[in-house]
Amino acid sequence: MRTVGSNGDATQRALRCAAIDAIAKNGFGATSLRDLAKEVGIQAGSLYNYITTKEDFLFELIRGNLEGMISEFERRSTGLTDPKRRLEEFIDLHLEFHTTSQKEVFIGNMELRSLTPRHYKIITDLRDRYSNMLTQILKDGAKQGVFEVSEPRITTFTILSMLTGICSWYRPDGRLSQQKLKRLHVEMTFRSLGVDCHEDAKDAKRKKVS
Amino acid sequence: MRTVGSNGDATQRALRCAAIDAIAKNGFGATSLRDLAKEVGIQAGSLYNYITTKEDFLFELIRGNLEGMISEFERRSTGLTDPKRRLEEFIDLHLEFHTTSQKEVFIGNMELRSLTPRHYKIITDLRDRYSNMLTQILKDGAKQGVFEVSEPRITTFTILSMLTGICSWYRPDGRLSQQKLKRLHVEMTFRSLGVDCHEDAKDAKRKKVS
Amino acid sequence: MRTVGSNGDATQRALRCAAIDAIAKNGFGATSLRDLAKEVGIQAGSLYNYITTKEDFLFELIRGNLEGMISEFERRSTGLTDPKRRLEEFIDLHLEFHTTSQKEVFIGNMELRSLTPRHYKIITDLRDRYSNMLTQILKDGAKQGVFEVSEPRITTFTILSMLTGICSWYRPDGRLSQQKLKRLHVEMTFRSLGVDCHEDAKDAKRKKVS
Amino acid sequence: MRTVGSNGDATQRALRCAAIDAIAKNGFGATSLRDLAKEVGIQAGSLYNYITTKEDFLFELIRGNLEGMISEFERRSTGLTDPKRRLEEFIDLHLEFHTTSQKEVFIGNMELRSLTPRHYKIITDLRDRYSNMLTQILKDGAKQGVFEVSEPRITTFTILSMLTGICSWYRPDGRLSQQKLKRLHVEMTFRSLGVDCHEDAKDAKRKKVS
DNA sequence: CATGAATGAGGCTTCATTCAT
DNA sequence: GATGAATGAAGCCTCATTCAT
Repeated sequence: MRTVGSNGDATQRALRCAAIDAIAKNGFGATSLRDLAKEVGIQAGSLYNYITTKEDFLFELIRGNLEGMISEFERRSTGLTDPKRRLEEFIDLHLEFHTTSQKEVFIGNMELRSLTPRHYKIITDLRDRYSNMLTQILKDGAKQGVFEVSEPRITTFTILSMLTGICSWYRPDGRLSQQKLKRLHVEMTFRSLGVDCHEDAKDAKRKKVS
Repeated sequence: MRTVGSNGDATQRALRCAAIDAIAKNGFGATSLRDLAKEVGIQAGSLYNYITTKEDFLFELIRGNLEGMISEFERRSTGLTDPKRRLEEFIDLHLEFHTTSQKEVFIGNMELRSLTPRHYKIITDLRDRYSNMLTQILKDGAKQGVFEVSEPRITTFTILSMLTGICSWYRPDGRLSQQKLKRLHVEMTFRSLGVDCHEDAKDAKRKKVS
Repeated sequence: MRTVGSNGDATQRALRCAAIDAIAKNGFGATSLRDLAKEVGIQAGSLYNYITTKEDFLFELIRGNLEGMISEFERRSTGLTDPKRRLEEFIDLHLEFHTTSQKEVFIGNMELRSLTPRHYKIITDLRDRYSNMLTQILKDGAKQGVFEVSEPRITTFTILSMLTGICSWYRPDGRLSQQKLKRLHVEMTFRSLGVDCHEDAKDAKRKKVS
Repeated sequence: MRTVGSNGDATQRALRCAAIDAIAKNGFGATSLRDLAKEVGIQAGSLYNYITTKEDFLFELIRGNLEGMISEFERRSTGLTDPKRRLEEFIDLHLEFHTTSQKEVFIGNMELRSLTPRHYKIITDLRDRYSNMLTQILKDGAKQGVFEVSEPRITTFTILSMLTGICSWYRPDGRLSQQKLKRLHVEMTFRSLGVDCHEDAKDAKRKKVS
């Protein structure tokens, strides 16, 4: 008994979904290709029409997400020079990814250890690139006297941690809207940098409108 | 044939260390009992004189740490009523554990999924107890008007995320002292709650002295 | 999407070449149809337009070569009655095949075990037919007193081994010409049968000329 | 149901025998560890109490045999200076191994391609060492005028091929004794080098007696 | 306490082959 | 003739765990 016809694309998508769900839930190591295959409805060996290696599959998953975050921020922040506006955009984007691509992001945070050394290097380089975008914002803001930051790199880590936690508990059907959650995170982040939030919020809105 | 005179306790301790190192580095799933045994200098089968199960070993490790954090905070915060003082104590303790017992804490954050459902429940209950201690502080502070917190549970998660990230990058031989790192974290946390830090810091010191 | 105009015959030939190269280099078992397909530039499934079975492909390869050797010797030795002349012709032909069709011959020696029992039988029968041609020469020579052979079958194996080794190390661009190599092998073979080579060589030349 | 008790050594030996038989019969690639395990009476995974890797197992098998041949010849030929005597000893030993350790030798000739590049290098180096022992004998004999050898390396290959073929067809219960077979091979080899065998045989015997 | 031999389950991966399109 | 998706079997190997000694 064999499923006939070219299910290629459908299988591909189903596989990706199944993998993301399973890995986010049970971890990469605890997710077996056999289980994924069963979920998708094909034999385990047939997975190799879609992946080259289990580890490589994970790598591409994580890389795609990270590159998406980086390029999207570059796109959105083009032309923005005000550190506060840039920071707000960064937070916006970060939360968007961490709620919309919640599982992918979660995997990207948890499963780096499952990567080949070579792949691990590539991913951590990308992560560095990403975090350095935030660091640059902080440094710019500090130079302009709008952020109180004595240790930009440490503060980068601290803020990223704060903004990333959401992917561990966010539920799309939760009590608070994404909008509300964003506002809370923006508020805390800005305050933690010594920025008067109420004024800042007004500023931001004014600029968005204009 | 093995080292004469080596007794059980030493092996026990060596095992614990080896396990923590290996699990923190490679993950629980990727850490094999055989590797641990080799590290400790015994055969794999002999491990079962020290553990009942691989999973149970992990469970005890995580539980011990969590209970330590909880009871230690209870001990230290006994008698403290001022929310700001309690929060500072909480941050102090949290960072202490996250730098001193860095690997254990890291494992406790990463490997919950490797636990039996029953064990998982116990651990998450403890984690809730721990996080609720912070939530209570925030609520008290909000009621007293010293913290700006509209969503205490969300803020709890956010702050915990911020304070926890350190266990991912802290190096005992790093540039910044634990003391300095604590100060940075306290500062950001208090600011994020709308507390003027400079005043607060003076307050805290005054109270500690008195 | 593939090269337009590439017709079946070209693919067929390319496949044969690729297979011979790969099997000679890595062995039949270690040569996958996928690899061959890639080498030829088609999909694995498309190979079945050219072969019926991997094993059958090997069988035909080996059989074709063996039958070629047998029929060619029958052709060349027709009319030759002198055992020494026949033996020289046999050696000539054997070496020609073992240098010119080096890989095919090598495969034929190494991969018999990969054949189906039925095919194995057919091939070993052909091999017996081939080796018996040599045995007959030896027996004739012994009866006529020109070869010293007490155990014709054993001697057959011994000589065949000696003459066959060349396909394991021969390089077309080696220091010694095929001509020179042939002479060396003829010399050793004849000597090993107790024939004075120098006289024999002269004999042979004389007869060739006439 | 589990076989209890320390069967270690017995299992080890049984494994080696089973492996040699199976590999010699079906080839290394076609011999599965599962089959070997079944033959030995344990689970496939338990084989790894005795081997580190399937390929490594093959490597050690081949290496052991080759090193045995080399060291044994060095032992036996110590003190022998006469090329003819040395050659006779070489042939003796070679045939002894090729009949007594017939399957191991056969494997060593057939399965080099199944080795890791690293292991392959080690083995071919050993094989070179072995063949060079013969080459040296031939060169010495040529210098002393007792062997007619114009191309010592080629002649080495030719003779080795001739002497090695026996492992493909020898049967311990065959019509001819090992003694008789040795005599035939010695005779052919010597003759092929232009040595009058009858005299030589006498020589050899005389020297053995003395 | 420790060993060493074993289990049994399961993991990733490869492969020859088939077949609808 | 070719593709691409699929099968199903099998292969090597690892691992937590057990238990007689």
